[in-house]
Amino acid sequence: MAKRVVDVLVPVALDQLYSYRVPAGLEVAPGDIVRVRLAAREVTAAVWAENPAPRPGLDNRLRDIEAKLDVPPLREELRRFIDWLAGYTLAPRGMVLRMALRMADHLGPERERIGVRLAGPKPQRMTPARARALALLADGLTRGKREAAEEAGVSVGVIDGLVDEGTLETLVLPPAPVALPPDPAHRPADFAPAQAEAARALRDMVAEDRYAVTLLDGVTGSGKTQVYFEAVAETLRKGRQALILMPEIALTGQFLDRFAERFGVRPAEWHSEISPRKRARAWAAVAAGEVAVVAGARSALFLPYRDLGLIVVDEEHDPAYKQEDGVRYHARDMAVVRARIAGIPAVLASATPSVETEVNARRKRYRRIALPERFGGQHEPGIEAIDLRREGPPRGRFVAPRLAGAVQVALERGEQALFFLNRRGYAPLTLCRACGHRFNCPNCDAWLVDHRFRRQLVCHHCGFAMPPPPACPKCQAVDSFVACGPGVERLEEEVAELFPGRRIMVMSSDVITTIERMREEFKAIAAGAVDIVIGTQLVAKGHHFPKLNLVGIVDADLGLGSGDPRAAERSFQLLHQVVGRAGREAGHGHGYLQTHQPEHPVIRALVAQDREAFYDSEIAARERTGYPPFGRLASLLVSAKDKHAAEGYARRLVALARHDEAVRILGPAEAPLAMVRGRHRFRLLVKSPRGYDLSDYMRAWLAAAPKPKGDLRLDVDIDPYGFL
DNA sequence: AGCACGCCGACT
DNA sequence: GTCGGCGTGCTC
Repeated sequence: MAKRVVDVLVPVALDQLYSYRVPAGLEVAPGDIVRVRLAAREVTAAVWAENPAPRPGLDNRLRDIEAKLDVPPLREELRRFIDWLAGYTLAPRGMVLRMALRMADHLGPERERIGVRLAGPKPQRMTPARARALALLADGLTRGKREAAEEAGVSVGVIDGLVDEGTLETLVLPPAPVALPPDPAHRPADFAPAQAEAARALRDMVAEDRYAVTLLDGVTGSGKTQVYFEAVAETLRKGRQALILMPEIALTGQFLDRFAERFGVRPAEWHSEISPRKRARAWAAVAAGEVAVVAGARSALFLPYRDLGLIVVDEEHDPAYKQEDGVRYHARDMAVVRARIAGIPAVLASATPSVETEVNARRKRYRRIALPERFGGQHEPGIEAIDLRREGPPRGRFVAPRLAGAVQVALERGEQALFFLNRRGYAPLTLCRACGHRFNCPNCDAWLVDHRFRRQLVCHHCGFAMPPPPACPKCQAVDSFVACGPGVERLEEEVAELFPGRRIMVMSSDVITTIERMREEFKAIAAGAVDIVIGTQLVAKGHHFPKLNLVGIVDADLGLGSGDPRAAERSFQLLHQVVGRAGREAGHGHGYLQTHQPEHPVIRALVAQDREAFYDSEIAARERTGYPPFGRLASLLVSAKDKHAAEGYARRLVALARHDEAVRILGPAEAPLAMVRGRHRFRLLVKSPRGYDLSDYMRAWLAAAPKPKGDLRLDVDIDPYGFL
C-alpha cells in the first residue's frame, strides 16, 4: 500500500510546496514542524497540507519525512498569514516561512543554570569581597551564581572561591522563565476622564473579540501607552496573548519599566539583539502560551502565538516598520492583516498617524479614539521657526543667534537642551577649494561623508572608507579641503564653543551601536548627567527626559525637497516627534525650527500646531496625484554592474508588460541613487487605482518576463516607502 | 592533468 | 537560500 504523502513548505526561495512521504508510525498534520531532506541537506520545514493524490511522475523522487520536531504546530492562523503575505509581497512563500522558523534556530537543550546557597562554615580567610557575598547569601536563599556575584558587587571568582571552601554549595537551577505572567490587576492606572473614556472604549473593543482596527490618536504625553495597556490588560483577563509592536529603537528600558509598573513584571522582549538562544527560548515559550505579552520589533509579527488576542502597533507611522530587504513588508499593514486573519482587534497608536491610517480613520474604516491633550498639567511645546535667510548664523556656523540665546537661557535655568540634526559625521561633503574636486564614493553615486572622529571619509551607502589624502587627488593642492554643511560632529564643535563648560553628548548610530548602550545613555541623560544632547533621529522616540525643555531643529528642511512622495509626511512626523521631546514633564517646552522655507506647508503646520491643516493638504495632494492611499504603487529596481545591461533589462520588462487601462508604468529611469555598491540602478514605478490587485498584475507580468541572468537583479517592492 | 573559481539551475 | 555540477582558465 502506498504511503501517505503530505505537502511541505520548505524554507528556501520557492513558492511551491514539496511532497514528502510520511513514514509509518509518524503522526503529522498541517502545521507540524518537520525535518526533511532537500537536495543534499536537511532543513527544518513545515507541513502545509495533505496530498491525497501526488503527481505520479513524482513517485521515484519522493522522500520520507526524517522527523517531527517536538514543538507546537504552526496554527492555521499563522499559516494563512504566511501564505497571504507571500502572495501580497511577491516573496517566495518559503522565504516567509524561513523568517518565522529562523527565529527558532538554536532550539535545543537548555544550558544549565548554576545556583549557589549557603551551606557550610565561614571560610578560613575572610576578605571584604567574601564578606559582601556572604552578607547577601546569609538569608539562606538560592541565587544564580552570576546574579549573586552582581548583586553583592563581587566577581564570579569570589563566589567560586567560597564554593571551593565549602562555605557555599552549588545546585542546578530550573531554567529562568522567558517572562513572568503579567498581572492585569497589578496597578491600574489613575486616569483623567478623557483617558478613562478611551481606555474603556479599548476594553470594550477587546471584549467584543473580533477583527476591528482602532487608531489611538494622541499627542506625546497624552497617556497613549497607559491607555493601550488597558486593552492589553483586558486581553490578559481573557487568558489570551498580546503583541505590542514598536520600532526597535523605541523599545527602551523606560518602556519596559512602565509596563512593569502597570503589570508587575516586564513583558517578553523581542528584537534583533536578543541572543539566538534566548530568541529560540522565547519562540518556544510564545508557542507554548507561556508568554502572555510580547513587546517586540517588526519580526515579532511572525511568532507562533498560541492564542493571540490583540496586536498593538505603537508609533504606527514609523518608517522603520517597512522592511526594506529580503521579504519586503510593512509591519503595520501586516499586523492589520494578521489581526484580520486571526479575527482579533488591532490598535494603531500615534501622535502623527500615517496618511494611510488617517484616511482610514476619516473614512470610518478604522475607529478613532482621540486623546486630545497632554495630561498631568503638561502643555504642548510652543514652536517657532527661525528664518535662516533673515537671521541665520554666520557662514560655516549652523546655530542661529536666537536659538543659541534660547539654549543659554534654558541652561541657566538648569534645564537640558537638544539639538536635532539628522546627519551623521562631521560634514556631508568635502571639496577642494583650489579646483572644486568633490570626494565621491568610487562604488556609489554619493558623496563621502567626513567622519573626523574616525579620521575617515565614509560612504553611507556601501561602507567604503578612506583616510583623507594629504593632497587633492585632482590638482595636488595641499590644505585645500573645505567641509561643506554640518553633521552632528561638526555641530558638537560649534556647540562646545557656544556653551563652554557644558556637558555635551552626541547620540548617533556611530556612537550608540547597541540597544544596551542606547538604554544606558538615555538613562544618563534622564538622570541629568548631560546638559546638551546633539542627536540624529535616534533621539526622536521613546524616552522622556524630565529636564529637557528646549529642542532646536538645526535643519528642518533636510527631509523636504528630495522628490520622494512621502517626504512631507515623513518630515512632519519626525519633526513633530522630536519637538515633542521638549517639556514632557516640566511642562513649558519650546521648539525652534531653523529653516530656509518657513512658508512650506510642513513648517507652517508645525509652527501653527495645526495637524489637521497638514493632513488636509497632504491628503488632498495624494488624492490629486493618485498616490497612496488613493492609488497603489509597486516599485521595480533593476540593477547590474553593467549600466546597459540594467537599462536594457528594465526596458524589456516595460515592453513585456500586459496592457491594462488601470495600470500606469513610469520609467525606466535612473534611480535617484544611480549607483550603489558598484551597481547601476534603474527604477520602474507601477501605479494602479486603489482597489486594484496590483500584486496579481505584477505576478503575471514577472512570470512572463525572462529571468534576470548573470549579475542582473530585480527587486520588487509592493507599497514601496523609500524611493532612492 | 589537476585544481580554483564563478555561474547556473534544481531542490519533492 | 544553498548546494553541487560544470565550464573556464590558470598552474604544476
